[in-house]
Amino acid sequence: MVPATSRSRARARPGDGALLRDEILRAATALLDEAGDESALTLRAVAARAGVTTPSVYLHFANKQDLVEAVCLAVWEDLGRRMREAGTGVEDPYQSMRRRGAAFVRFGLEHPVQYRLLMMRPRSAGQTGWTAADACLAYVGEAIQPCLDAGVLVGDPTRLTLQMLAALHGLVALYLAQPDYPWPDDVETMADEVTRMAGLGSALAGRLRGPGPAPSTSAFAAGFDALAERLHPPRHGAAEGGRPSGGGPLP
Amino acid sequence: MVPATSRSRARARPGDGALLRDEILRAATALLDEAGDESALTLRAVAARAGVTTPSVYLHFANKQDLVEAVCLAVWEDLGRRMREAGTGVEDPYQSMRRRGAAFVRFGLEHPVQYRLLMMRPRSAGQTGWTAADACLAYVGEAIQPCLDAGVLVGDPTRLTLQMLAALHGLVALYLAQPDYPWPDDVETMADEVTRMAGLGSALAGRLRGPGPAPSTSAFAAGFDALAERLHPPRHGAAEGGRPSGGGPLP
DNA sequence: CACCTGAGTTGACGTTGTCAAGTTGACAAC
DNA sequence: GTTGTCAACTTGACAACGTCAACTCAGGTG
Repeated sequence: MVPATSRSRARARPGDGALLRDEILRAATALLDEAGDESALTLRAVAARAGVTTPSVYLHFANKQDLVEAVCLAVWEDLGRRMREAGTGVEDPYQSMRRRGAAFVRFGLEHPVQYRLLMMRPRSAGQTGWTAADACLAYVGEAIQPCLDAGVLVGDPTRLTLQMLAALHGLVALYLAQPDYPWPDDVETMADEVTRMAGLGSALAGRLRGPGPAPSTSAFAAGFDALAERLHPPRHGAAEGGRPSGGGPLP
Repeated sequence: MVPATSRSRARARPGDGALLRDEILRAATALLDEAGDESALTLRAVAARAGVTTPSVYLHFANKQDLVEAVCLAVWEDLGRRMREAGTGVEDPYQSMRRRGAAFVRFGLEHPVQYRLLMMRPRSAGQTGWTAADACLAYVGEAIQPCLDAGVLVGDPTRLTLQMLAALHGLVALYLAQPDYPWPDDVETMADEVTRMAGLGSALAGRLRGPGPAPSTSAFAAGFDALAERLHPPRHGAAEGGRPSGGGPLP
């Protein structure tokens, strides 16, 4: 009986062994897309789809983890392309950042399986080098840096990038893991709000710092609390002293 | 040869069959804690540790997923207790919320395996009823509601709760999944900043709305952009018209 | 032609979740 | 004290998974 999933494949000519690598990658990607479930990504299923026996995968990938990583890398390259496209042609770096953020979230929601594999997988011990997740951090950083250069955002680039990525990732990850939560209809609008929220955070820190007591914990936090007090002074007589509702480190 | 992991266990008396359920749960929890790796949570390992053969687990749990869910539920109850403890004794609901947020993040960082199982696991199809993740949403809501009652926060409770949880979860999830990112030393300080950022967001929306053009997309977003324009008006002559750096829906 | 080397296969091992069928042991009734 | 009976567990097995050592097979080279 011929294998049900695919016809057998002609052997490659010597020197063209790497052709199989591409076919395996395509088979794995298609399998993920169609099943919509990462548990369908089996070495046996991938090999059968590529028209090849299971151990042949090991000719091009050290193990399953390695194959998954390769699939993810390709997906992230797709994301990187989309984020760059979303940002190009927009002069204002703030607007460009908003669009990149929106592209990020949209991508995550449209490719839930790949996103989960990329960002929610336990990192294997001893894994080093350039990973897909590193690329992701870079994509966000590329959106942040022009804002810093133009003075639209102020703050530490690394910290700001991490905070922005955490905010975006939190929304996507929570939505994917808990779709039964009472989400609003317009999750993408919510994503835009999150992007602006994270970006505005640094602006507050930069503008509101000014002269005064040295920011004890972080200028970022101090800026928030200064604005928070200005916006909503405590109305209910709190039992504590002068700055009951303000900031400062948590005791 | 006696099983290496545990001595065999005396059979329970009729009517006390549920005792084994507790022992299995304890064994699974201990296994997770000690190994620090969810791949160590095997039905065989759990059963051996409980001094029982593998299929006995199926007397009290429908399948492995069910067992994992039960373990998680216990862990979340622990988290709920901690969050409530962190919030009690603090009069100011804003400060109470900050402490709850800090407790949430600290818990996630201290129990990475359990957190991953709880919040980063693909939800099984057809899973319904009260899950651990639902409890988690409720814990955050319990911190938000007093702020709304006191007028410290303004906005839709559900949307605000989701946004707060997404911000907190984003930080924890990103840290756990990508520990090699250039994180600052004080992740917990960063968590506090995130909590205030998410909380402040709603305050901005509520205070800055006021009279003016009807908020087209969402009052939440409009508030941000009003403040954003006030704080950093566009300096570089953007090619567009009147409100180049402001908000509005993304075209 | 013979030979070698790269490309892919065969067959197997250990481990996992899961299930049907069997066994054991404590209590109730006689 | 013997006998049922039923809950509490065990035995033995299955299919599927990742992985590996050993084997086969075809294409190009001498």
